[in-house]
Amino acid sequence: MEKDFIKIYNLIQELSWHFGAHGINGECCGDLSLVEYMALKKIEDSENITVQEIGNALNFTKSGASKIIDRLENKGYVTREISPENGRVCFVNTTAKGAEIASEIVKKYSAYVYEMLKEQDKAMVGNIEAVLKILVDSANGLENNLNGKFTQGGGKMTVFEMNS
Amino acid sequence: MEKDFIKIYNLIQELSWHFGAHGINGECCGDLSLVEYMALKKIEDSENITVQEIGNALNFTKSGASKIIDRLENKGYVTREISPENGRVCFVNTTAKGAEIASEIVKKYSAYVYEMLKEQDKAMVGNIEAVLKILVDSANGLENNLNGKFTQGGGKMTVFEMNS
DNA sequence: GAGCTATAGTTTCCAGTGTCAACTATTACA
DNA sequence: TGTAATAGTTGACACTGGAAACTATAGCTC
Repeated sequence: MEKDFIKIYNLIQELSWHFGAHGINGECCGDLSLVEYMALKKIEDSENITVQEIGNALNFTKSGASKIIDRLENKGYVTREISPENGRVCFVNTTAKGAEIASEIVKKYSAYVYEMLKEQDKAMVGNIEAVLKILVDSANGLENNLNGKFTQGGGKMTVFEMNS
Repeated sequence: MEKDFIKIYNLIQELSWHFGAHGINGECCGDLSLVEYMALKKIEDSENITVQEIGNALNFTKSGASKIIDRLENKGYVTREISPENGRVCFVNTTAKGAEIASEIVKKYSAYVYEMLKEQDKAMVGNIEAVLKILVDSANGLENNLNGKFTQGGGKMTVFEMNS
């Protein structure tokens, strides 16, 4: 049983590398880095998201998030707008150009995924989607742990125990 | 059908972010960055791997690979050794310390994966593993395309076509 | 074997990136 | 009104990986 989880972890890590910043060959798409692209996606998904929230969602400090938004703004993909309710807060939203480039990147990589999986039958495609959903949901469920006792646990190696 | 692949892509991207350099909170484990860890894994998996081969495997230039190995060597996790057959070639191998830290990291994240999936029954765990294997294998199968016509295709957005 | 070319690796210079700490500006509250 | 808290920005800094130049070895041709 334990070995299964090691295998699963190694597979996830390899897949993640493939779709990560270096697996995609350093550049994500056009003039966007992977980090910028992920921020753009996040901004597109949530209306009037704040700088802080983007930082929290992507695991950046607020100053890091601010600079990522700087770059996206300079490229014309997002806008900053001071909240009418609270003058300290800054709403970030995508421009039409930003939404378009994001959708192009999604299209490009979806076509890549199609190429990966085109030999699978319809049932398996559904199964793959279901499995990924389980993985993503459960990873999001542990996010608090990951940022709390897990990663910042003072360098401790093993926090979770497998009692298999 | 097309929508399925978009969903699958988005799920993969989210999972990859979670297990990528920023999802794991900037630090991978102890004194290793994700890049260093992946290189260490690769070195451990293949005896007498060369600097160039590490670079190719992880999508780095040879100068980049050389520096990553520098860091691993300075930390005492790998050794360089000139090939007896060819004085230009440099064999890289893990030290006992390097192998140990790599295995500790694997253990740590496998426990994390266990925590993610502990509510799944045995059949589903097997299914998850099978699905990930399909994804990793098919991604590796397209690797040449990804580095060839796909990513370096001169900025073209869509190279693969979905004819669904 | 001298000389040219190819190959493996290293090093130098450089640009990009994210963090920390200090700062501005606004809000909340006593 | 004054103090603390909050959101965001900025500047200095360290780290990282790439491009190009460089060293050193190997292979090949004459």
